Amino acid sequence: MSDNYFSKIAETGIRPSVQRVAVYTYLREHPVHPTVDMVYSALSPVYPTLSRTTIYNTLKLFADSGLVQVIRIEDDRLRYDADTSPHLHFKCRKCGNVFDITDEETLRKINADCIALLPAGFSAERIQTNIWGLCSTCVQKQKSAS
Amino acid sequence: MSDNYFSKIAETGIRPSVQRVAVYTYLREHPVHPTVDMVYSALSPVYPTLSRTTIYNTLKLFADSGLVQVIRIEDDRLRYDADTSPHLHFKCRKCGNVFDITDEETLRKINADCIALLPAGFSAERIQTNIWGLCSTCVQKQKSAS
DNA sequence: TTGTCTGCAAAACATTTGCATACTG
DNA sequence: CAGTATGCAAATGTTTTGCAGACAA
Repeated sequence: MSDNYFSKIAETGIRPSVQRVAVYTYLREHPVHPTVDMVYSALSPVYPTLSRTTIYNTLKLFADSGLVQVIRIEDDRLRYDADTSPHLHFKCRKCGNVFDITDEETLRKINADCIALLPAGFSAERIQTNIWGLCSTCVQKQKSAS
Repeated sequence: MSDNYFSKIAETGIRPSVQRVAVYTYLREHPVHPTVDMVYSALSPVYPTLSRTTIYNTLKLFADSGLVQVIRIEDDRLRYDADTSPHLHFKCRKCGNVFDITDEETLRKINADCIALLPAGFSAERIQTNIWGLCSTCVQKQKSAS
């Protein structure tokens, strides 16, 4: 498993150091779209010398190489996602969780529809859709409270 | 014109102070999706006592009331848009400009398609699509350079 | 006059940078 | 050995907060 990640990093042309494999593995195995700090808090006990700077360096490197995507769904910090297939994100304003909304076929079509709206000559490289609202659990809670 | 904005703010239940009208007017008349600092730099010469804090307060107030929308298209700062009709944003990675992509009918449909993908019980309140790439001008420049 | 709004100064964070040390091929 | 990666400490830049004075109903 981890070996897979090692190869995946190497294939991207990035030297798969212990730290980098650890970060990528964490992202893969905890698809909660973590922030830098969440990654650091999780890995720090396992790799006591690990520094936040390395997490920043690593995630930026991964993002620039297209290995992970940066999710801009918060007002004050970035989140990261190792799943780069077409999917959109939903953030519940009550519990704060970020959910993946996946339906690859439909989303490919939606993305194509969006890109079709661009003026002539524009070239799209990346597209991201975010939805904010209440998740079903929080909708339930709100109902039973009132 | 400015009077319109005064009423528009008042209708939202917000007291239309001089500063607030100035900020809203600026957003309306300069649809470049400015950052806090851009608004401050533009208005500061006209209202010498104006402070950044007030711009922050005002834009947050407006955003919470739905009078403006927050655009999360940069990595390190927020942008604001007084146009709340369905439209998406395109950021050119070379010149840095943010363009509006508008086609209200199509976009209403696209948004509906996205929301249809949400799991049962989820309730959507806000949706935002961003595209990154190169604008036609920068594509041209790149071509003629090579 | 009473509550709200403004704006200064300081604080709080997230992120970046400089640089010395530690790896790794 | 040479070049790259790591991580500490300090800097940067955006946004928030505390608070006192100004303003408006």
